[in-house]
Parts: sequence; structure tokens; C-alpha cells
Amino acid sequence: MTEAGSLIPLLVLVGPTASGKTKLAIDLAQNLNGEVISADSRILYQELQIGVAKPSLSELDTVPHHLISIATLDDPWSLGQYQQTARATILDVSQRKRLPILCGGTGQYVRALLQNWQVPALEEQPRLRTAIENWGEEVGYDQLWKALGIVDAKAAQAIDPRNKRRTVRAWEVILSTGKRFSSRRGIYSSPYNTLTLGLEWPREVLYKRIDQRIDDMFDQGLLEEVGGLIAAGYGKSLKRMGIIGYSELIAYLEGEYSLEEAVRLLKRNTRIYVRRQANWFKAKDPQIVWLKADDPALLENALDRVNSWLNLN
RNA sequence: GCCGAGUUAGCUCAGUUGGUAGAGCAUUCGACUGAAAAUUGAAGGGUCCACAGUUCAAGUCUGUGACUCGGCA
Repeated sequence: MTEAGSLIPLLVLVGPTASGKTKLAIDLAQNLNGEVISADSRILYQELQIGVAKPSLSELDTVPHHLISIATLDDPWSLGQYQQTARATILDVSQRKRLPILCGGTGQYVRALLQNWQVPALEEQPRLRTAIENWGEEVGYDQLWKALGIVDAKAAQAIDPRNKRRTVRAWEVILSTGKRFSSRRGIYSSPYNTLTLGLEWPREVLYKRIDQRIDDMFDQGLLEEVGGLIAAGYGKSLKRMGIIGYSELIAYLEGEYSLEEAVRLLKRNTRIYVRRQANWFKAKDPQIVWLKADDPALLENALDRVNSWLNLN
């Protein structure tokens, strides 16, 4: 156990998509001598720009940003890879006497860092994974899960039988490492002393912001971006990853439905995503200090909170 | 004005020979420690346009009225 005083201070900024995290993170970093570390599973990829609302080049110039555009779609990252890199980055920023600001909407990434999940970083094994998926399609994923129960009962117990992806991943890890999927599970204490700020909007207002932002994305050339990715051969893998904004437009460009339908689905899927995000960042979570995002004094409110937190340390 | 079709959940609509209602979408809530914008479970929500009639019983049959959409004048 580490003493509270020796924990690394980490400011965390969470909230649903389109809530204004990017801007607030930059403002906070400028005021607090900080650096922004992204916790977003898609901003990780260098090929994705408009559809994932990646910070602009000028925004990236104002303060140092980390874990943005560092992976490629040819070589998707696992949670373990993200976690390892993020840990090292937080440590590095902190050792340079600057404040690390973890900012992002991927709940799993944030929680894996804050709760210190033990996640070995086995990257995706494309050929093995495809073989397992074919196996699942053939005999049924429930059979895949049952078979998992024989090899690794603990893992099967921890995985919902309906969760195909996690079942496949479990087999992927077992077959490529020769170790049990469940062997590294456990809860460990956090190396960070955190303050978590959350950006809060009334649902209805947030939905309107999302619709507006999606319209803006088209103005910025989202269709061209997606067309370029298809031309570069990424259509299939993007569709497989199921990334909102890309899946829908790829389907449109491939003639599955109209552009109007694609836009409708994009907006709809983003709203559904917001609701799922709320499962990770809950309004009643005592660890999160929720700030009203439409308050003109948002930055001042946030700075007040952060400064009193820093003074305690 | 006449003829026809329609009015059922927030929206689009099903609803068998009469037995007080369903679906999809939307909305809301939940699970998730090795791909997570993924995967996945559940819930709330109806004076069935109104009034009258027939009937033990009407969303369903009959009449009248209101409104909507076509067509004809």
C-alpha cells in the first residue's frame, strides 16, 4: 500500500459525447500547467478525424496532448495496450511537474486506469480471432461459451453467455498464451489521487447538440473522409469495429440505404451511445463532481474545485 | 356539396368469427475487469376521435357528429 501523499495526482474529466470535454480540458491545462491525456478508444487511431471529433490541429497546439493518433487501424489496440501506455504517460507528465489531465468518454478505459485493472497487453490476433469467430458461427456461440466453461470455468462464469465478443476474446487469449483467461483478474489499489469532474447537460439539450455536431461533421467533409478510408481498404475493418459515424456511412456508400437514412441512424446511434455512456459515468456516482456544462462560469467553477483539491495534497 | 379511405402508445402502424389491446422506432433504466462508439438485458407509456345504440360483453357491429387525406363536382 502506498500512502495517500505519495499517490500521483490525476485530474479526470468525463462526460457524454459532445459535452464539451475537449475544450474544457484545454482550458484547464492552460490554467493549471497541465497536459491532456485522451481516454477515447477511437481518437487513438490516426486515420479517424472528423467522425470522432478529434481535437483540431490548432487545439492540439495550445497544450500538449497524449494518446491521440498513435495507433493505426491496421493494428488495433487492446485495452491492455491503452492502459500500459496511459500509465506510463501519466507518470511521465507528473514527473515533469505538470498536471496530468485524463479526458475522455470511454468508460472502460477510465475505469481500467482508476481501478488499476490488471490487464496484460495481448494485442489482437486477427487470424486466430477470425478462426474462432468462424467456429462460433458454425457451432453457435453458446457452444463456444460452454466449451470455455470446460477449459476455464472461472472465465466462463464471469462472462455473460450472450456476450459473443468477450467469449471470442477469452478463447483468443487462452489459445495464444496457453494461460487461463481468468488468471490475472483481480482488484488492486489505485496508484492515483484523483479528482473526477463530469460535464452535465440536460438530455434534451445534449441531443440537440449532437444533431448539430453531426450536421457540422458533414460540412467538414465526413463523407469524403469515409470515402477515402474505403478507398484505402479500411471499409471492412471499420465496419467490423462498429464505430458510429463510420459504419453508417460505409453502409450508405456501399448502397445499403439512402444518405438520409444513414444520417438518421447516425444520430440515433449516437443518442443510444450517450445512454450507454451514462452507465459508466452515473449521475449519482459519489466519485464524480458534476458541473453544469452550460454555466457561463464553468471554467471558474472547475478551477475552484481543482484548486481546493490540489491544496489538500 | 357528393363519393371513397382513415382516426388505436410520443411517431408509423397491426389487431383474427365481438371477450377492456400489440409491434417497430422513440423514451428511460440496467449488466459489462483482456476489442467497449462494442456486446447485451429490462421497463414505463393507451378515456382505441366523441356521443348514442345493439349485446352478458364493443377497438371490433349500427347510427349521428367532428377531424384528416384522396377523387369528383
